[in-house]
Amino acid sequence: MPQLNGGGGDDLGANDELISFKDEGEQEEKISENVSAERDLADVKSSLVNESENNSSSSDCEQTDRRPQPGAQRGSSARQSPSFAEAPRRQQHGGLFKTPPYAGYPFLMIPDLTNPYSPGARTYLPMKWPLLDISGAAALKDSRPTTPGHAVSTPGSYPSAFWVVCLLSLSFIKITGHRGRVAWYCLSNKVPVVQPPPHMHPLTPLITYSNDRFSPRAPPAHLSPDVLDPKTGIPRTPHASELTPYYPLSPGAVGQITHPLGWLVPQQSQHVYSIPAGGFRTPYAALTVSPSMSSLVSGHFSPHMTPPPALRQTGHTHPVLTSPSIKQETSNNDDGASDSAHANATAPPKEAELKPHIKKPLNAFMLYMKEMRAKVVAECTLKESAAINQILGRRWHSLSREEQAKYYELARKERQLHSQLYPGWSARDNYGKRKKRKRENKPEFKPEDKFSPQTKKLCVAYLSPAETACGSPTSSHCSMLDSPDTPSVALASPAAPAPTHSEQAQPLSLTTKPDSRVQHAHFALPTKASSSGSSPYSQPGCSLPRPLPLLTLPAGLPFNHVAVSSQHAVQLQPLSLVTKPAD
DNA sequence: CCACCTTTGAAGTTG
DNA sequence: CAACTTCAAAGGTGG
Repeated sequence: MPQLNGGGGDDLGANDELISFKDEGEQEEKISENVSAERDLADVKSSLVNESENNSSSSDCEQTDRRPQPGAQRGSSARQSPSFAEAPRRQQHGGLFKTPPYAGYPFLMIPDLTNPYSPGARTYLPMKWPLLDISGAAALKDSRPTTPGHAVSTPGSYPSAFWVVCLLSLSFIKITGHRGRVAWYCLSNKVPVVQPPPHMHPLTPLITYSNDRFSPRAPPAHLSPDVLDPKTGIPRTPHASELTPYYPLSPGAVGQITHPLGWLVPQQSQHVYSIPAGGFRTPYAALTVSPSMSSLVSGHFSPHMTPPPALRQTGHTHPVLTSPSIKQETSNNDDGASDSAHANATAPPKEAELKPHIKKPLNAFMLYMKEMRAKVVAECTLKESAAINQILGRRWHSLSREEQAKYYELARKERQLHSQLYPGWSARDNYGKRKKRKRENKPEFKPEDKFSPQTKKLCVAYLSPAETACGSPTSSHCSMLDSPDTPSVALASPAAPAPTHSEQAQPLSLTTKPDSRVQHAHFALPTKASSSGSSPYSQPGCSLPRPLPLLTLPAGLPFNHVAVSSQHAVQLQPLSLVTKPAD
């Protein structure tokens, strides 16, 4: 499998892929992000205050103009200063860390101290993510030793409250999962670390299942005492080669699908899919499960749940699809916890069964929001989601390409999984479920009104010196360029007033938010055909003067599947798209 | 109680 | 095929 740094195969990040159990990176990041958040907050507040009455003077352009200089991390940190987006990287470099080959699924490698054949600590313990271990979660939630039911305290058994405690002090939570898969959650940067085996099924990173997840069973082999480090007592995680090539997709192991983004989910998001049973709630975001997929787990605890009609009809035999834990959102159970408390809602369950509400898979930005919302909220007193979302939107644009790519990839996987889980589902099914009254007071501004309220969000100030120096507006704020899956979406986004071609041809320097999409249009020139809607990482635009990590990203993808390969292939020719003249 | 707000992206619908 | 619409999350706000 292609690897970024010639690591290749199991040699995942073999260079310096050690965990740095330190927080300095976090602190840096935190500081910078605090600054960023404060600035964002100030901007938003100011914006909110002024927006209604002053469309132009206090626009974000002005605001962003205020922040260019040193403190202008927000828009430009990813390129300009290592503070914001680079912080994690620096954190990693700060010690034993290494930038994961693929940011979305960073590899966390820790030296296998127990391996007698790797005295030089060049053998590393692969960790996987996202994997949830209920017991581990429970241990986090309640580290009291033994709750009858889970084997937290059972020696050599799953979890290891001990581990959790120990690792918590190291800013990492180890969550031991089924069959010894271990998930690490970094409390510092909230970046889960994962290392799927190179031969992993495309979906396996998203999947961890087992019917016996909670059943007291023999501990995973790697957690057996015999794999404990005799010196440290640290359970040794087997090398990738020791791990099951694929997650237990065997017929007998049909089980849960752990959401790939469980780590992204803030604690407060205990949605329909929240994991109901056995104290799966935990104060740690890493242990919560994204709504869209956590139901897969929750369903596990909801015996009454039945696979969606689509699944029942199609009779898929794929373990994922036959998983008993299928998300079953019902119209009457739409926003509540899926646990028993809401099980007996007032609405007739019959209807609910007939019309399960399957939510749309989250897109990249939604995933990002879920991850970052809590952070932003914590960093500021602002509670209003609208304002928070504005901040998040800006941050999203300020993300580096890699960062965004991470979310795009996660979103892609989520969609993929979603489509497999609900083959017959269509976004159309959800149309009308929300009686969203159409906005009537739609701002009537003309397309040429470049500084209308709607177009003021992003502007030149977002072009950091570094960006401008690039000579190409391919900077981070043209996030849609990074939309690997659907570059064309850039032209079809709701908030984007249909850009005219003339607009696209215009200089991009002063693009505002909707115009930023124009930028995409201009540079990416994405066409449905060229993007084919399924060419992740096609990187249509952005002929980056600076290194384009994303170009090599797929190579770093720990997933060895055709899709990725094809993506890679597509992605390797972004320039063709760029140079393609607009029709 | 529930739509609105606000964000981006994906997917659907419309012309 | 372009343009437009809807929905996904979130939670305070206001009708």
